[in-house]
Amino acid sequence: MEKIANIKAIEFQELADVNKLEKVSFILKTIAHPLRIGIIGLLVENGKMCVNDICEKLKSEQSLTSHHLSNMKLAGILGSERNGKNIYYYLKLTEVVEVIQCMNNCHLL
Amino acid sequence: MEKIANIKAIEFQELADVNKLEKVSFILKTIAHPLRIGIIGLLVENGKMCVNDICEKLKSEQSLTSHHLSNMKLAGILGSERNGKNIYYYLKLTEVVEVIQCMNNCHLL
DNA sequence: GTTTCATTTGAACATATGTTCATATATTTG
DNA sequence: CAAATATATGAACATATGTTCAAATGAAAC
Repeated sequence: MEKIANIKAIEFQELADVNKLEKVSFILKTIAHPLRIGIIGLLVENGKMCVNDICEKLKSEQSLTSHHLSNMKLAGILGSERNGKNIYYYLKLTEVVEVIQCMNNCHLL
Repeated sequence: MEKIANIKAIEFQELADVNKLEKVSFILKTIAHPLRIGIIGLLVENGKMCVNDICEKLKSEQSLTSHHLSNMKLAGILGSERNGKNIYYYLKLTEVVEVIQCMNNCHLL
């Protein structure tokens, strides 16, 4: 067996924790969109934000933003709670931040 | 500022190396498909493989497999070289393996 | 040079995802 | 309860992605 990409080509099953890969893949697949990255960023910074504020900050359309928010909520990445007229969204899936951190700490990339 | 996902909610720009995120996101978005994962796995194990062998191992249709291979090649993830009748594919983007490794080493997930 | 084998290619189709627009719902305010 | 505000929803459309099939290419064998 030869070397591939600076690591020995061991069995893939040993190399890859398929569970983790699928988790990360799902997360990144879901948030890999400029508007969604923007939303995640705001929520990481501010904890909770209502739709209107998100739209203003990102200069994004209300309806489109709402669609993206509910998609990410459906995917389990965001949560929401109503407070009066406003609905506040927040990061629910903690792994999202962990993936971001993990990528940053990764010395390989 | 409150704690989110066990880390302090610092500025997102500091938290996230956007370059890395985009790289990883691109890679995982591209390979996040059962057949493609299978192909990557085979190539990590074996270094180089021709289309026919890949199809046999994965019990996948020849044409479909070929489409996926050429897509991944277009994306820069795979490379190929002809040897007689056969065309051999191999992992070209080393970051693919690095992402996999990085995920595994990541103690957060 | 015709046949065979390995692979690619492209058209057609199916499905998923993103976007826009107009309308609906829920809450507060007067 | 009517008006205003905040947000969601659904239909229509656009675009991207995955799949299938039939036909085309390119190299080797006869």
